[in-house]
Amino acid sequence: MIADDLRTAIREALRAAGLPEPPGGIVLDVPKQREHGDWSTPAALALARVAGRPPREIAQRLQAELEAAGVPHLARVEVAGPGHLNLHLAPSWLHDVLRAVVAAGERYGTGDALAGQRINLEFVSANPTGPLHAGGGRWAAVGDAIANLLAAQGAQVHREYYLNDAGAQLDRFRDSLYARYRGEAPPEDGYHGQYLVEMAARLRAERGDGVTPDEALEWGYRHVLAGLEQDLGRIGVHFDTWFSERTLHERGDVAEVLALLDERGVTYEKDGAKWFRASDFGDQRDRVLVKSDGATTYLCNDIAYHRDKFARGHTHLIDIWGADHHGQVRSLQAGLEALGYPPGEPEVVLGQLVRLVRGGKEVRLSKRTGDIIALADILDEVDADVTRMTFLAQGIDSAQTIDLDVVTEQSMENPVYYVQYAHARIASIARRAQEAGVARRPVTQVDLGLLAHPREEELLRALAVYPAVVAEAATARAPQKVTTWVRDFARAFHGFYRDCRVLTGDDALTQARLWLTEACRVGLANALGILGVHAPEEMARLDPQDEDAQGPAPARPGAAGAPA
RNA sequence: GCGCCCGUAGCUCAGCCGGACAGAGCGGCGGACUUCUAAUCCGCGGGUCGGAGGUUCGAGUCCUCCCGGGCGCGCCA
Repeated sequence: MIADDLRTAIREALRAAGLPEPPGGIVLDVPKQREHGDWSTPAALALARVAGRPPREIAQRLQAELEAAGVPHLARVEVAGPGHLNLHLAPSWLHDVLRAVVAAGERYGTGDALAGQRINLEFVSANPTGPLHAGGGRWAAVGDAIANLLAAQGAQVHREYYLNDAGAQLDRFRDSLYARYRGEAPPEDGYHGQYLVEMAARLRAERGDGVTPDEALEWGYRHVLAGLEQDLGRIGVHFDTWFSERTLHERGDVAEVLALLDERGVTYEKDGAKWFRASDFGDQRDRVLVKSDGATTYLCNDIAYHRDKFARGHTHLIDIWGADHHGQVRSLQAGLEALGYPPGEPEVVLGQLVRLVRGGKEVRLSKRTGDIIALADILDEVDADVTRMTFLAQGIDSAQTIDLDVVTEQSMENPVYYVQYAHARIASIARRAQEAGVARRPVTQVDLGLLAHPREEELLRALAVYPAVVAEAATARAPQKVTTWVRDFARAFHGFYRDCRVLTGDDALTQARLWLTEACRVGLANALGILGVHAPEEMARLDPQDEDAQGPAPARPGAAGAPA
């Protein structure tokens, strides 16, 4: 990649000038303003302190070295402002970008930074006591996209869903379902949601009378599980493993972990319970592993669970949790460290919660109290791509507010269509070319120098940066960086489409632009692939009538003054 | 009280490891379809980057404090 070549060139220029590398390494930026060159480095500014010389003087030394070095594509180096080194490249570098994109195809934007790693990524893991609620969709979309990002960096990624199917909550679920089955109200601390009424009715319809509480539980649990899998499948999320907590108990994993911790001398008895010296491992205080009633705690089971993930051969564990669980991170990490695993495992990605608003008021969600907005409810009204893109448009460090009225009623305005339309336009051009009998000649026989329009350069610049965007997004566990890129790229493409006709009477220009659009297709499709959003070949024409219906009312008999 | 996260344009949000005049979408105003799908494009207007200090040649980005908001601080899961 050109950035690597330039970095190398700068490194050599530094050596030739007898200067050390800047403390933070050699930074290469794409300047916000075109006049500041194709690439820019603040290396001289960073070096001023250590070298004890004015930044501009250092910049001038580097400028001279770079100009003398004959770096490919490098046309001009200028020293600007306080000591920025601006690199102006010949247009030929963009042609290399195009060739690199089409040569790599589906692999364009991938890297090998995580090659050899086997990463276990656990996400969603909502309790199997009811349908997945709308907020859970955020973790599904984010987790799946992060999995795609890690895979794009060469990791072998295992998607996992943890089913808490062994604790007291399943008892409550059983009792609640059974109560509904008998036409009674659920227990005070049970699940009061309407969905259990419906589930109970179905249970009765399928099994009739005489179902025992435990039979109701098994039936209901399987029913819920199938629902979860189906809902997640609707937004394109599939798990490699649905891990049952029951396994840990049945197999004796939990007992084994307790024995191991005892062996390491990090447990003690107090008040009839068994405690873990978590505070010795950075936790705020010690934690209970076995309650005085003999049952193990959630933490204890979770330590056993994560130990199993390592036992299955994963080299790194990542959990995506809602921010309401952030208090448990240290305890779990302490437990694994006590067992001898590296500090910081599992890595926990905390996501802030989703707020749902309808009719201008916040909708509180709880399976226990009953008011649920299920992911499925949203998917019944909104395209799965819109749903995913909505969840992936924002960083997970901030709480997301989703206005159900906006999402469901104005989905046409969602940016996902803007992006998909760009892809459809590319596909449409390809179809038109085929109809006209125009085929792309080998790229080596095409004069890419004809791609000199600012719009064309803008597209190639965006494509050039794409691999770095993916790498950053993977490192930061931040899929919204890809969303941002894809929107910017779509904007650039729409501008190009408007200003530069691809299929023209000029054969050489047509060839060059066909290759450019092919490169755009590759970049767009790859980015959408990471987001898990479809890249359609065509999009239905919007009916102008529908458009009007959304806007100011057209003249209609009797419509004047009528309430909306 | 302690911990984590957030506070950027009227609204919803981008802004990497600090770099050169702060961005997008929506909304507002005004333009562009005999041309590869106008779910598009172009232009205009709109910001004390919550506040105060500090570090730095340089801070929306780092540090401290304050204000405002969200979420946690169980022998619950």
